[in-house]
Amino acid sequence: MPMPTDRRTRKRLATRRTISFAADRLFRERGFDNVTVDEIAAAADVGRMTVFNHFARKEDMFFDRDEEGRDILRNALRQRDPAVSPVETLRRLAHRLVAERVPFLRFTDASQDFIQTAEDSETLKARARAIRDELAAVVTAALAEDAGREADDPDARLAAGLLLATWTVAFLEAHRIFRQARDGEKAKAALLALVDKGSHGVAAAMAGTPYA
Amino acid sequence: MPMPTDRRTRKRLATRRTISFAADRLFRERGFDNVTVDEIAAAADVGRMTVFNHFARKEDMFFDRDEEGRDILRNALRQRDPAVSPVETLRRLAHRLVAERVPFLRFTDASQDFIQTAEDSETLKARARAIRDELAAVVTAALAEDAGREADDPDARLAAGLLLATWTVAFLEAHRIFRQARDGEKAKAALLALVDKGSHGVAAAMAGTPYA
DNA sequence: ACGATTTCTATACCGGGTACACATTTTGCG
DNA sequence: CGCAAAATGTGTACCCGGTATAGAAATCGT
Repeated sequence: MPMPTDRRTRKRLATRRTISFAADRLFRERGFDNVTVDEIAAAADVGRMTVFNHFARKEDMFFDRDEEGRDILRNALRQRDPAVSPVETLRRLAHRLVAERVPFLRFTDASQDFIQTAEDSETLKARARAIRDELAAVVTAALAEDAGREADDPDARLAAGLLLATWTVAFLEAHRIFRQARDGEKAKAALLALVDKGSHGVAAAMAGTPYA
Repeated sequence: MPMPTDRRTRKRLATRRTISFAADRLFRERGFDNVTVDEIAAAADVGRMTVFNHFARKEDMFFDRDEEGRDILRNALRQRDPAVSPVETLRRLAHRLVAERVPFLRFTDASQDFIQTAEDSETLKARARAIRDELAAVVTAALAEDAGREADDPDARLAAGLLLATWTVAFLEAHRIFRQARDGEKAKAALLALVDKGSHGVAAAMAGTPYA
């Protein structure tokens, strides 16, 4: 991430970070729904409109790096080994990401606090669902492109929907286990077991298509 | 649905219907997001607070009969033929519902207007996602109960998640086809083809569990 | 150094939703 | 019947997220 030479964008990024930090601190302290945008603005020492200038929705201050997920999935499919099917590529990606202890899959107390904060807010759960829908659209497009089919190919939609459902269930189950047992390895094992089960099912559903 | 003898509840249901009708008409005329609760109250000739007394959320005036879906799924699993697996039971349920031209699966211009209104509103799409989550929870619980496992059995969660994803993709794809081709039979065929594909995948994923 | 562009900010507003208080209606019961 | 209790309808006032707009201040290119 290169430091921009521009003073303007440098300052802009600075205030954005200030707002983001203030918001994160308040969210963790008191829960997402018990923090108002005015309080965040005050804590960051900026005007209320400045907050909305940087973040269209209040939830965007919480889910900040949601574009990374899109890029990871897209790139994994773009750069896949032609000998490995798309579904299998994504299954292996999940294993790799868990091994690399990527954010969200770290299973430490700190990262789980973050997830717990999200689970405790109806607003954030709604936003998480919307983000998953966007991810499904990305996967659909990437799969269709990979197979040289139309962007809205029904099979691609089904595969993407099944995969997202698998990852969601696996992720939440792993979180549940970690919260209860405080055992990161156990959580990861459960996550990967569910991903493998789901991937196997998706492959079966996609038999006869280019996606399996 | 027996007519309640109670005058109180009879009146209550009457005003509820009045509100619901007024809301539906306005939603169809101008789209969900272009109708305010005040306008609905005025159209139904009741106070604003009365509206919120009957419908906790504005979206609830649109998605009214969402409890029926829950009951249908629960009952289908409770009364299933022991010789037919849960997943196969639900696959056959889908076929039966389509054949019975149940609401939502009628594929007539009128019912598709309803769906289109929902598709055109970000608010309603969000609510639809939430309802699907609740349905997944119901299916999870019903599957687990059927198998005599704990209510939060991870396999049941995965099966429910995969099934809901399948139905959602199939439903939306059928809607898309109907909107484009105005051919109800073609839409139904596409829906059932995707349900069959998805169900086959779920069965594969659930191999070795009581759900397949 | 100056005009154009961008960022920040205040003010005013909209709309969904809640809290609360109060009137009215209905019901159950002595 | 008559009356207390419970439930329903409704007005008022408020909170909060989000938008529109217009102006002030900082930054940039030349």
